[in-house]
Amino acid sequence: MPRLIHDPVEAARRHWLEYGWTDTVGGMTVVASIMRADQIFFNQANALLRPLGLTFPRYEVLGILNAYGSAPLGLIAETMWITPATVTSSVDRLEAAGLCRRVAHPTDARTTLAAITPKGRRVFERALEAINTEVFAAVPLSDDEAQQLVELIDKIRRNVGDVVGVALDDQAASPETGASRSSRPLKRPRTIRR
Amino acid sequence: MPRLIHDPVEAARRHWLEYGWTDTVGGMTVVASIMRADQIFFNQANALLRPLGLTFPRYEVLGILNAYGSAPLGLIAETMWITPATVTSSVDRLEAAGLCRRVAHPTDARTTLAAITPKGRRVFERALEAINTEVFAAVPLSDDEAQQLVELIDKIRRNVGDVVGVALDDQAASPETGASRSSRPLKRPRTIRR
DNA sequence: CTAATCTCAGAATAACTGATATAA
DNA sequence: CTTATATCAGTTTTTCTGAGATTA
Repeated sequence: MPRLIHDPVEAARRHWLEYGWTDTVGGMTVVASIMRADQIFFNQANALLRPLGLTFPRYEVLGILNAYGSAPLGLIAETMWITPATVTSSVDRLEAAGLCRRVAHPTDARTTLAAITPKGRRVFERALEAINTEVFAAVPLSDDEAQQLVELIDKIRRNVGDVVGVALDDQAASPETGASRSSRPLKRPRTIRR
Repeated sequence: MPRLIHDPVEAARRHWLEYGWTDTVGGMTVVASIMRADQIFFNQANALLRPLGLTFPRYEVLGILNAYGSAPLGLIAETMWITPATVTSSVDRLEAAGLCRRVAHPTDARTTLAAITPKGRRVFERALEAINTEVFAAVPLSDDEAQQLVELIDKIRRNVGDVVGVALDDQAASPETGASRSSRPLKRPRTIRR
């Protein structure tokens, strides 16, 4: 009676070795592991967010607004690698929930800013508190291990042109004045995401 | 004029340190990095899959069927951490595309097996070939680095009860006879996924 | 005039919940 | 009778494409 290996990553690794694909077994296990871990964290976060009326994508948008006070919709799209239309929709929902509002850009009438509301800050802080203690603090890695992992993933991110550790003007972004688009956009929204 | 740090992970890390959340900065950067990497791989894979008429979730199901020949729908749900209803829908689509078909379980009339078709194998092989060369082989890590990364993520997976490196009876699963449900299921489908 | 920015309409997906039929 | 399995109906959600409208 055959018994299934109840670990998709390990099962795949054996499969790869069985077929002699030694040149891609490293990459395959990396991708499979990362996707599995993503699923873990995504589910953990969503479970905490649900009672607050948030989903993870909405939490991400709110996080950007919380950090910068306000931001052009297009910038949110670039940062999150999603299309402008998707951001329009996310901001619609946040606005309907009273967590942000649209305000005019001071100098560019084409641009709309999403600005976080006091209620948005309160909700985000509760969300952050939950995720901080239940997800981030629960990652079972030492500081050294966490740093190793982040550095390894940095190689992956750099490899596709994702910006890691950019040098900034010493002037850091001033949170309350709102984020503006830098000269070098992150990356264009591309392809599908579910 | 404020300039946005165009790296969400690095921006968040500075934010955390600024607020003195040194106890969660490691976990936060780990989670953010993993999610970013997931997005990279997911998008790369989907772009390759699209011309073949597949999406990544469908590719995953097909991969299970390719490995085991056939599998009970419930097992697919457990393996992928999704609900049975979602698998029903995925298998519907694969079946409509002629990539798998439903067959009766030999001994348990409650159970339905999804079995890969010859066309399913051909399509999967093309998909795998593309992903192998364009995604897995392109992961810019040495074998050692890949192993380090996988081991770090294993700690995360073990921590939530995901099964890693289970010891098996020496009898490996025999692919063509179909996968059967082992005594210890992986993990129940939980919460939301996008 | 062209390029940039956002919104809208329309569509595909994947995922969930809860109820139901069937069989072990 | 209870449990397990799959399906169905209905909903939510995110995301995309491509087509405007408006302004720089």
